[in-house]
Amino acid sequence: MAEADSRPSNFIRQIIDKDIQQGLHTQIQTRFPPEPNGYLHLGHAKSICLNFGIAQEYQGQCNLRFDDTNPEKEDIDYVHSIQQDVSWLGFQWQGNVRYSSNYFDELHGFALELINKGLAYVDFSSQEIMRELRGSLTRPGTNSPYRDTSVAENLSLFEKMRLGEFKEGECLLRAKIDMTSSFMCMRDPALYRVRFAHHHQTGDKWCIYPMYDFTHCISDAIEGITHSLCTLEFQDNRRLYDWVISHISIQAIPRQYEFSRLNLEYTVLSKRKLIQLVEEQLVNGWDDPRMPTVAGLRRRGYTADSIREFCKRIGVTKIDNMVEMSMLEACIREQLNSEAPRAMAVLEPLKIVIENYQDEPQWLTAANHPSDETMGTRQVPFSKELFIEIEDFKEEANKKFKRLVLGKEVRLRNAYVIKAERVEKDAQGNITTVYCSYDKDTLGKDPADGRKVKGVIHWVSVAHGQGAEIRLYDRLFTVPNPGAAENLIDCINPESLLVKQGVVEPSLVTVPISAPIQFERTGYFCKDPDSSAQKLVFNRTVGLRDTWAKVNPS
RNA sequence: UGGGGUAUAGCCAAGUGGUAAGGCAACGGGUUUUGAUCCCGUCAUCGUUGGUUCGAGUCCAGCUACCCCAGCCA
Repeated sequence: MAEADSRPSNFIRQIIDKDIQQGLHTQIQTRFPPEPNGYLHLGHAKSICLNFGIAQEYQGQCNLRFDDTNPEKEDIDYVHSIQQDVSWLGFQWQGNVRYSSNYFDELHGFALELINKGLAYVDFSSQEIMRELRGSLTRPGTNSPYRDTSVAENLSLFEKMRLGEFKEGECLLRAKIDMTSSFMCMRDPALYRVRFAHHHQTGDKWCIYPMYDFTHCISDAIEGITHSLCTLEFQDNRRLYDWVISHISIQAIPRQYEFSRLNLEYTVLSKRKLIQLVEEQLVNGWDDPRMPTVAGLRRRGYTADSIREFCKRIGVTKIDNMVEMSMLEACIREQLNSEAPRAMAVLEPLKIVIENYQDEPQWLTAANHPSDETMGTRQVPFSKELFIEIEDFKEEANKKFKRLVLGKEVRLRNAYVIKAERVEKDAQGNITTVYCSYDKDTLGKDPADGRKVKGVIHWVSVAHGQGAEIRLYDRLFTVPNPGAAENLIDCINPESLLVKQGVVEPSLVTVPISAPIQFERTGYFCKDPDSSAQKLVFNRTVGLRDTWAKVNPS
C-alpha cells in the first residue's frame, strides 16, 4: 500500500506543532483509553491511528490504558481482545498496559485532598432529589443540604464509604463547584460512588469507585500525557477536567482536545448498539464478518493496512460526519488488487460439456496476477466437463451481454474459446447442461481467422473442483443511519449474509486461513476459520467494482 | 428558552487575507483473456446576509441549520 504518504494535516497536529514551537513539551505523550466493556470497532481504530500515529510522528509515546472505573460493565475478556486488536492494527504501546485502577490509591488520596480543601462532600440525597436540585438546562441548580458538612465530618463519612458502611446508592462523594453553572457537569458532579462489585483488576479491595471525570484527567496527569484526545461529546467535560487538575497537588497539566467521532453509513459504531447486536444474536458474535468491529473486519478479510489507510483518508476534524461505505471499500480493494493472488471459483454452478474435447484432462498454466509477474503461475485443470456461473449463460441476449450465449462464442479465462451449441433442460424448463464446442487453437492466443470474441468467463473443472461454502456479505442495515432509528432490529438487512454452495479450483484447498485471494470476476475472498479438512468456507471481503451491475441491475 | 460546538462538491477533507489541494463516488473516453486493474478527461467560488479591505473560504457583525450537555455510564 502507498505508505509513501505525506504527513496528515489536522487541527490537533497544528496544536502540537505550536506547543512544541513554544517549548511546552520535550516529548509528546498520548494515550488510547478504552473502557473494557466491548470489542474495538472502526471508531476506536480512528482514535488509535490518531493517538499512536501522533506518538510515532513526534517520536513520542502512546500508552494503552483501560479506563476501568465501572466494574459492573467491564470484563477481562474485553481487555484481552482489545490488546490483540491494537497489536493487530500494527501499534505498540509504551511499556506495560495501564489501568485506571492502577491509580485507585492515588485517586483516593486526591479525593481526600479535595475534601480537606473543602472542595468535596458526601451527599446522602436520593437520586431523585439530586436530579431535582440539579436544575435544568435553562434553570440553575440548588445547593444540596449536605453541601456545608464540615471537613472533619466529610472525611469521616468518606472513610465509612470506603469501608463499606453505606449501601450502594445511599450516598456519594461530590465535588463542590457551582450549582448554577451553565455547564451541567460543573453542578457538583459525582466523584465516587459505592459499588459492591468484584473488579477484574482490583478484586474486592474497593467498594467505592471513582467516576470518569475524576479519574481520566488524573490518570492522564500521572502518566505525563501531554495531549489527551477524545471525542466531541466531552467538550463540556473539559471544564471539569481542568477544574480537577487545577485543584489537586499534581505537576503535569495535560490538555484535552476533542475531535468528531466516526459515523459510517449502513452500520452502527456505538458500543451500546453493538452489544445489543451480539446479545440479541442478530449477528454471530463480536467477530461476525458483518460487524464494524476490528475482529469482524479482520475475519471478513480486511487488512490492518487497509483500516489504517481508511483512518488516514477520513481525516480528523470537529465536523459531524457520515462516511460512505465506498470509502472503506476503496481502501481494501486498492490493497487487495495489488496483493491478492487470483483464482477461479464458481458461486452458482451450471454444467457445460465440451463435446469435441476428446483428450484427457490437461493442466493449464494461469498467472496468479495479471500484472505482477513475481506472483508466479499455477496449474489449473481443464477437462470435458466444466462449471460456469449460471448468470454467465443466456439462450439469447443483446450484444451488450458479453458472456456465453447460445450459438455464440466466449473465452474461458486462461483457456480456450468455446461456443454454446445446445442446451438440455429438466421437466421444469430449467437449463441443466449447456453443450459446447471449443476451438483448440485459441489457447493463449486469439482465433487465427481474426474473429473477435467479446467476453471472458471463469470456470472450474467438474472432476477437479472442490465444493465450498461461500459466504457473501452485504451491509448489515437497510438504512444509511440505523443509529438514528427507533428500533435497530427493524432495519437489519435480511440479506446481509447469503450462503452459496460453490465450487473452487483445487489450488484453493491449501490456501491458509484468512489469506486474501481474488476470485476472478467475482470479488476478494479469504478462507474462514470455520474451514476444515472436510469443508471449505470462504468469506467475501468485498466485491470487485462492478460497472455492469449498475447498467444492468438484476 | 441556558451553555458548549460545527458549517468548503453527493461523501470525507486541505486551505491560517492574494484569487478554492487531494481522496471516495459519479460521468465520458482509451487499453484489457477479470464488465476488474490501469490510463486520459469532466465535476465547487466556500450555510446565509451585511461590513472591513486594493483583495475575504480566511477578519467583523447579524441570521439560519445541525450536533452535544440535566447518569451514582464513559
